[in-house]
Amino acid sequence: MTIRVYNSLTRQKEVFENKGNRIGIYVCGVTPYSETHLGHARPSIIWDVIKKYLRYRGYKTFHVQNFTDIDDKIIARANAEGRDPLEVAAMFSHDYLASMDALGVERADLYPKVSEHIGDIISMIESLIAREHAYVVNGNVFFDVASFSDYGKLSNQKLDELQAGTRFEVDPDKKNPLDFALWKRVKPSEPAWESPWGKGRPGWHIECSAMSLKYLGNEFDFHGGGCDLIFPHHENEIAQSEGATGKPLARYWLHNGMLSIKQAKMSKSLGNFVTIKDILKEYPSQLVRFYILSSHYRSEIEYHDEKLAEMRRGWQRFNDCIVNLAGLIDNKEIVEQELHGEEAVLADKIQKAEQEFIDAMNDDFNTALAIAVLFNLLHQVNGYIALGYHTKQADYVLAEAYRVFTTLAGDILGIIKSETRQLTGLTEPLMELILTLRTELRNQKDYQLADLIRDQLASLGIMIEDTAHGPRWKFKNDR
RNA sequence: GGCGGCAUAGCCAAGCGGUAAGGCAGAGCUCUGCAAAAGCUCCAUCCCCAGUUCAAAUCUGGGUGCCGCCUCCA
Repeated sequence: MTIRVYNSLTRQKEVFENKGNRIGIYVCGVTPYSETHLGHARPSIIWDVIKKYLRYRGYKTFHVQNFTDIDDKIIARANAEGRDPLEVAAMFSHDYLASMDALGVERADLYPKVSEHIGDIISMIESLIAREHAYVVNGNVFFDVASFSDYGKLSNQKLDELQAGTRFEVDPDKKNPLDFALWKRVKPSEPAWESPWGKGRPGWHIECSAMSLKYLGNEFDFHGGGCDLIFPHHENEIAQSEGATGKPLARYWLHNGMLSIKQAKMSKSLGNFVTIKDILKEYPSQLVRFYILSSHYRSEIEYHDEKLAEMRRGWQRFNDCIVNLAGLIDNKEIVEQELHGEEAVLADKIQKAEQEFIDAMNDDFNTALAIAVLFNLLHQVNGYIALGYHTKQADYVLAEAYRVFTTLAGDILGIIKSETRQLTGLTEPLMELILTLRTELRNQKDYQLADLIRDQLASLGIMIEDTAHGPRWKFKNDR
């Protein structure tokens, strides 16, 4: 079964074929000028899952994600606060990485920064000038869009149609209003570097072209980012890279949909964004991932304050099931068994679910469908657990269920709490003792005392469930 | 004005020509001293109109309504 992805460049799903021994991925990272918000989390979580899935399928990945640490907004903020732009950028870059760590997002292999690649940028601009795709005017260097016949191929725009409707001030030095800056002449109170065209700084788009070429070469596999970047950012990247090298930039362009904040219940005072830090104060990171992955990566999603609370119950059922499975197979020697009857049926369901999960992910990384598959398996497993079997066959098939859940929902999607049952030495034996005593009380029909114990434990955050096959306990689903 | 996307049950959300996945909420039942958990069952013909087809939520045309991009944004 092959992997198919929707390629923005061709506007259709294509079979993914990787050349070379690893999959090269470039995802447009953030411009670190403010705190990391939920919108940033979407592509990060999506690519985290894509990478983990690809590796589960046996591929090797190499992921590069930039920090655009030289930019108008950073400079504006730095000047307003009387600080150094690079220091501001460094601070919010750290905020970004810390937020992503907290969301369980695996780090990229490289996080190149613009400020550390001025030389690479200058040489790319030089080759663009040499190939007559760029021109110098008064210390500025502009890309000449008319010189690149494919301009507009990603965003499906035509040059002459793009010219209408421009509302911004056009630099009179440009040959064409759509020409964009590769190098900006130095201005007062802005950082600047030496270049063949005088002091200045790079334009917005060139860094991605220069850094992706340096670390991934031509025609790497995946280029990702938010769909708001299609034009002009990615369109310009294509023009620069392909103009400079004469070779395709990337083979598959994947763009995620936007996450918008519903205005109804505005959070905090400023702006309509929710920071990761604030969200994680109230909700576990795995629930945030569950939310993001519950819809397809290309669709738009709307967030509001109650969203995660609404999704919490369904999500919690996975964790409960994992805890129960772990409890059932804990301290048991698991030996592979020849399965018959109900165990064979369940084992078959588990195997099929894993295949369906793969099919879903192979189809343009359909995590929403993949999660539905896991819910179906959840029913099967819970139904079997309720039977209360404790044979070697049961142990084996439950261990299989545990393995598949923790691999698919845990390792790949990252939607399961890993610290489900953080036990300190005495907790387990004490709980055993309490449950035994309480069972004895119930046998003597002393329900008042038994209920008192249950209520008291509940107030301590421990839930007791009396199943048909004896009591079990778990920590309350607070965090 | 140009480009792109979306409209599926109370809410969220898959589906991409073969007769509507999944989750939340809701109803009923089973288990149970009670509670919780779990299981089972029930709950939509897919914005409107007109076409194509043996067959359309899925394709085509026309509406209507949202959203994104065209200026910084993941």
